[in-house]
Amino acid sequence: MTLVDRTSRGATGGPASQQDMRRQNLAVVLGAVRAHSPLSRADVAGRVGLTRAAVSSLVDELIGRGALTEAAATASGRVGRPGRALAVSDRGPAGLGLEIGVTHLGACVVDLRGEPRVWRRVERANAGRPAGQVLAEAAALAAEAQAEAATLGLRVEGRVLAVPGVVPNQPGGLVGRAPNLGWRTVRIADHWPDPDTVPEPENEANLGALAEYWSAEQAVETFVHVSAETGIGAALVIDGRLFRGARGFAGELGHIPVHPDGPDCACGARGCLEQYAGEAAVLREAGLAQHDPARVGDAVALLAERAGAGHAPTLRALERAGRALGLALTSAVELIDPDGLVLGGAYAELADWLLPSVRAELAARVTVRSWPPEALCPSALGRRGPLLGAALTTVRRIMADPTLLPAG
Amino acid sequence: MTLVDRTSRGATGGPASQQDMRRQNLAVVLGAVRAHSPLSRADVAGRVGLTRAAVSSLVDELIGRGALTEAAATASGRVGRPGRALAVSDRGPAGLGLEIGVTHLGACVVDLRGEPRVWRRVERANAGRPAGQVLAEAAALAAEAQAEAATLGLRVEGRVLAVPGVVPNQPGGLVGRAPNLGWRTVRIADHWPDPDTVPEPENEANLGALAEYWSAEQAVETFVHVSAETGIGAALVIDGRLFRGARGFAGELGHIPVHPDGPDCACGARGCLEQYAGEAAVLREAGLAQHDPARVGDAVALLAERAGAGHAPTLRALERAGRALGLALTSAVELIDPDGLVLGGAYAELADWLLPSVRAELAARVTVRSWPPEALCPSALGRRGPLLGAALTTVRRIMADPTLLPAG
DNA sequence: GGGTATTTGTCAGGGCTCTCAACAAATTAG
DNA sequence: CTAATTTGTTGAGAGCCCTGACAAATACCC
Repeated sequence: MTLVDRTSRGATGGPASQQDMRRQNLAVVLGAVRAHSPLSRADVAGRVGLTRAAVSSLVDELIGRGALTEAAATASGRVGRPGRALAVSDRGPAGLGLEIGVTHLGACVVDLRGEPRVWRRVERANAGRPAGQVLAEAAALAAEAQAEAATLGLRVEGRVLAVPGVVPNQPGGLVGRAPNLGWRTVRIADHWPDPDTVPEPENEANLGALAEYWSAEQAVETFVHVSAETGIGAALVIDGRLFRGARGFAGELGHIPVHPDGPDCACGARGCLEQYAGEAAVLREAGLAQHDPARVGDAVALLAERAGAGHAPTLRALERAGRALGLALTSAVELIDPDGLVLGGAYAELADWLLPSVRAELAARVTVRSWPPEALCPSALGRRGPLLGAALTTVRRIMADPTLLPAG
Repeated sequence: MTLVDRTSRGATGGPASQQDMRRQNLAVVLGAVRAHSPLSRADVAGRVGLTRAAVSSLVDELIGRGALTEAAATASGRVGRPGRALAVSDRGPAGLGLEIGVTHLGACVVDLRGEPRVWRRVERANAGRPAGQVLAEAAALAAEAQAEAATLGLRVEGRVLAVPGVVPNQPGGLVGRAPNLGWRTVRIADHWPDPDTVPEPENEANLGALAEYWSAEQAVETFVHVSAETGIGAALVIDGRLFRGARGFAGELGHIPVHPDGPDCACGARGCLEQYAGEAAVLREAGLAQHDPARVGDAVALLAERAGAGHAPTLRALERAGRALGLALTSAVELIDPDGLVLGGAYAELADWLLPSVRAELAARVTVRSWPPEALCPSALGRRGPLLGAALTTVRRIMADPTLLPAG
């Protein structure tokens, strides 16, 4: 019940109040303007099915809260009094996103329209450093980003931190385990300099998937977003909401059995996807095994470089990984029947060499329904996804409940 | 947007009205009484967070619509005026369920409490018969059941028909394909004698899963319900709602690749689960291949009989099927992280021999999280699930929106 | 250029539904 | 039998949306 739709259960649970009604209608109006701006009050009314009077009241409130702005009158060319164009504000509430990666820190500020307005990224070797140090630097970067946003007229209304680790379902701002950073149950608030700006942590892969969903041209409501950072994980977006599973372990693609009698996996099972498409396995197969495990980003770049140069063992390794990935994704498609599959994280950068074999495997195995090859695509956002998703989380929340904003 | 929560999208779509608020609060009150009856108005108010005045008004309406009844005063023993006990009515609105199986027809009527009050099942060899004939007989059975329900004071408010076939996502009362019946795109309304009592078709496996969910003591909100009738299918219940997938093909467990290089499957792929745990495969492996494919029910009974008698090839075949099933379910658990796995349909009847190997496979392969063996269990309802689920669909709808009932 | 038609945004009145506060009814405790 | 307690109902009030009316602002037409 903390972040990104952990409030999904609410609907059937409690009673509805007039405030809930108002909240929803504010969100509906705001959403309509976001999706189809510029729109006049009358346009909104006609589109969402409220009266002009009601929309007027709702728009007034949204303007008061800084979510909407009134632009100049539009020269529509049509007969009748011209409507005053409404647009989602680009100068008021904003979301701050932070990211702690193995080799970098990131911060960004996104306005209510979803546009990134401030973007900072600094290289830092964070693996193994004390969490307090890393978080202090992240806080400094956050402060800089927020200050820069302020010069643009943006007011940060929420802060979310993308981390490459497990974030338990419970609230409390805990990061359970982040092996690549060497973290183990870190409570963000305990190390954050300013108690007023403590961000909420969230898993970076989940945020990457949500960013993809949130910034897509036409929203695909149900898709699987695969990313390989530490292990191989998949974020499941189902009907537009992140699905975490009953205990928060959904999307463990890496331990799907691909070849039941295959090599032993660290998890105790055999033939897991990770043994074929995990970073270590691909490096080994490509003959590049002796690699410093802390410098993850480099390994991917190295693979891409070798593959681009036509290095045969690397190409073979990636082709093999792609086939295994295709097998695991076949299971996902058969089970979930998603609208799309997105390759994110490291896979996005290796997509040129992975896609053919993944697609071939899917084409050969998914036969019950039609499975268009375009339904599998590399992430449009690439590495920027998690940070963008972190910032968009706040925006998304506000769009879903504009009363979170202080009344004007 | 027709049956069983095809209306899930609604929340974010349209604006909320006062009627929606009333609807939800009626549902909340009705749900509270259902879950904890007997409850007084004051109890309900305290439990759901509405005032006694509001609850009083809501209860009056629910009584007027026949959903609630007022029992005699309870001798509570506590000080103060005793509350009047409320209970979900057992004499008013009811749901009619129908089922067309390969070897039988079924009808039942369930009251608002969810209790089956009328239950009819007749043996009929339906495979290959004209759909019109079968549906005419089903209609007759439905009429009988409804008449019997009327003598109990029950008024049928909705009709749902469980069919062993594909039911497309669109409305219109179509059955796409039902191979075991030999049906191909049948429009129920075209063959139903009385246009006033045409039932809505729904896939029997989905209904079985919903019945399991709906009649469980403590509701498990996210689970996978496996059933093997024609092929091997899984119904996914996610956060209490049936998940159909983007195109309605979710849960195709039967074509998950279990052994990627295994035998060819009719679907065009290789090593699908169906080649190991499908009925035909198990019969073949058990040395019972020469079996009339139309008489499906008998095959399962035959297997159970042989296994019970200790027939070694049958036991081996079931053990092998269980291992393959465990492999496929490992993928499901890794991806979806459900709270439970339910073996329904034919698997429920063979659970004694399947469970050990399925559990062993899951225990060996699902290691990232804890996976309690009890989370895998045979269906509590067995063969009765689909019919019960068909009838409960109407009840469930009414519970979610009591204004569907005519006002008193 | 002026009148008319058309569309927009707002306002007042009314209905619905909840909350709050008060009260009669029904019971237990003493 | 009285006091205390709890229940269910009632009336006043607030919030929100809808209806209908109206001023404002534009295009069209003569």
